[in-house]
Amino acid sequence: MSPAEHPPGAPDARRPTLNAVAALAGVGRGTVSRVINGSPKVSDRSRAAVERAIAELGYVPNPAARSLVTRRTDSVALVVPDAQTRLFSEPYFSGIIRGVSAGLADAGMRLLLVMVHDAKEYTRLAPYLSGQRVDGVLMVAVHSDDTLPDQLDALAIPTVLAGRRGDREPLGHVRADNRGGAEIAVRHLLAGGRRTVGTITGPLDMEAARERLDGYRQALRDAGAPVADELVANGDFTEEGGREAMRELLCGRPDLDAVFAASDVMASGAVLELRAAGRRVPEDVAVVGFDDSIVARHIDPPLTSVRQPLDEMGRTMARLLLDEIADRGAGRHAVVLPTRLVVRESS
Amino acid sequence: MSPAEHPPGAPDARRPTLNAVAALAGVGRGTVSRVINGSPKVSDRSRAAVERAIAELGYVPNPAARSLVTRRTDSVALVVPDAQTRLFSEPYFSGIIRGVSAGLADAGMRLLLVMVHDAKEYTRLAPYLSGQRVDGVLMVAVHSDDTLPDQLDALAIPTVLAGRRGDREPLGHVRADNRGGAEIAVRHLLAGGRRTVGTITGPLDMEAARERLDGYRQALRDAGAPVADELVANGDFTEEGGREAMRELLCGRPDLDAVFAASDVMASGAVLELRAAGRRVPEDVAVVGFDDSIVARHIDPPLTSVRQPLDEMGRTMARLLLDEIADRGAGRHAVVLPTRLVVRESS
DNA sequence: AAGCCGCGTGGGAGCGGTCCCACGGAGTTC
DNA sequence: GAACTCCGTGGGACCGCTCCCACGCGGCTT
Repeated sequence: MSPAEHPPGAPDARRPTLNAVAALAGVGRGTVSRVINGSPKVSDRSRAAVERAIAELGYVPNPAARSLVTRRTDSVALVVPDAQTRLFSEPYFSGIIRGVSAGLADAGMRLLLVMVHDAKEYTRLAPYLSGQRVDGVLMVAVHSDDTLPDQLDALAIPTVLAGRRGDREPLGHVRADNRGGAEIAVRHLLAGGRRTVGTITGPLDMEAARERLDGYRQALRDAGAPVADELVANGDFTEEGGREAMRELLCGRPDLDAVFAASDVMASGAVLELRAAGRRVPEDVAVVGFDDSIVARHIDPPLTSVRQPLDEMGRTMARLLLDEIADRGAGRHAVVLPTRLVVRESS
Repeated sequence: MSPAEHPPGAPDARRPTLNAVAALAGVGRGTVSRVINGSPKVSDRSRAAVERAIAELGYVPNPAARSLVTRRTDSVALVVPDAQTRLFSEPYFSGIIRGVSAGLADAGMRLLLVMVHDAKEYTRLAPYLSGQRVDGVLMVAVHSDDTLPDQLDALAIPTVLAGRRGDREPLGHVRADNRGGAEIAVRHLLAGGRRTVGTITGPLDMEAARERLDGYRQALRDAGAPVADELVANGDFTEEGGREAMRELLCGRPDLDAVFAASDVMASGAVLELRAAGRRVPEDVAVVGFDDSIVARHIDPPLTSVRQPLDEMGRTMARLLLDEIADRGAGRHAVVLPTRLVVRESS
């Protein structure tokens, strides 16, 4: 079929180029390029000839050659702090990644996974990402004092965050309605006849944790219930932190009959502590978590929890980023997606 | 400092090229290239001048330009079947990814995350990956009848698998000592005085599931215990599958006093079923799982489980792949890493 | 003194695309 | 029928690197 154009034993059969396609189709390189990029300025005849040649040769464009001239790489980086990699095993990450991946794939974009292993590496991340020449960056688990997003912004790299750093977040970001979710959770507890509802917060240097605390307070205020300081204990999103916070709450308010924890993992620690203290869940103390993570279904009793639309959050992040890449400024929106309460046996 | 080389309002400040570095350092392009790539054939004088120029300009090589000529992309793809994305939320994936990421980062390689959303997409994956021109591919959760690895191999794309498809796997792969892990688990149960040990298998079209079953049988044989058919029930790595398998076991052998489940998730289903049947864990029936996943710590009672060295598995996969990329054939090894039993309260 | 070696070096020739300019021919318009 | 469109087209000029060839030059031999 094909003449011996290269030595028989050539180890790496050279792949067909745009030039080869043009020659086979009997057109110029420009025309082939137009067909590939869906330009309308091509006659039906030429288009058909080119498409046939592409199919015959099994031609696939070389991304490197393309990006050399277009100055785009058609790829975006997802930055995952490794310290939080525990989170990686939470449905939170996997759900978001899934949505992101789907959203990017639809647009023909590639996803580069960048895990950051230590703090020193983190400080070099902006130049690194800039060197990789990704078209954009997605970040998760951003702390309030994190300046990496600003550095990226200064380098003119489109950036979208999962969650915001504060209430004046300049960058595009997507978050769940943490406040609303917390409100629903607490209202649910109150509606179940609970009178003394405590809360275990997340680390308050994360906006999501603050929002959940705000929602808790709001729900109590709406119900005309007092918001006592000793009903609030700080956790750090870990199980042990949840246990300690629960101990603190029980100590301050032995009359507690419900707890809203800002994460399932902390809720699970709280349940352990309650049991150790001889309280039954949910008879004596009702517990509600946040995230609807895998542990929620598996702990005893199964945990009522607030669920976030993770897949949609990921897709929305992808969309915002693509918008921002296409048109600087177009993706700088704050998107809030609704949460929903999944009621199980712990409340 | 620098003269106005481009219009003041230029939106996208052009980045310095190798040419600019050469000019500033007063050397030729070739010399700069040699310095960057660590060639020894450069005088100390030149090297110092080039390094100074690079630092001054903040030069970073353009990966696209480089890979256009080297025909390498310095990136590898990690293929994750989305159907298994549930697994993604297991420590299994996150642990492996973490190791892979660390191993690749050390070698300056990038990690492309490719999630496959449906079966149709899966059939197009080989050409897609070939089109992306990744230097290699890592695959997880490979079924025995999966031909994608062979397709990649035929396309001369270095490929390394997590787990093998059968006992004659031609490709490089890394796996935990599933058989040994299962043996330890069952021996542990027997050592605890259990007499009638059943097992809940994974889907037997996966080699890992078969190996764990083999280990179970081996341990029983070694102890001189009979390996009865009604002591083996098939699950599918899901919780519901675990429940059903447990039901089947209890029905066939009401005298059962221990179960080894080939995954924690199935074990958790088994525990639920046991409780529903009025059996206490571990008093009446001891349970051991596999994976030491996040649910193992959180179910009630906390689950004894077999742990795999995930981080090391990931790192080893990266290493094999890098070897294979550097030297075709050099990464086609079968690496088996040891497992270890984490004893908790369920046994 | 003439020849040879080998080291460090400069720079031409690509790699495989996109962009854009110029050009031929068919279809208007006056 | 000349002038003017407009549309599809071909191909030159890059994009920023690496590869490799050829060259100059100092130090050895003979």
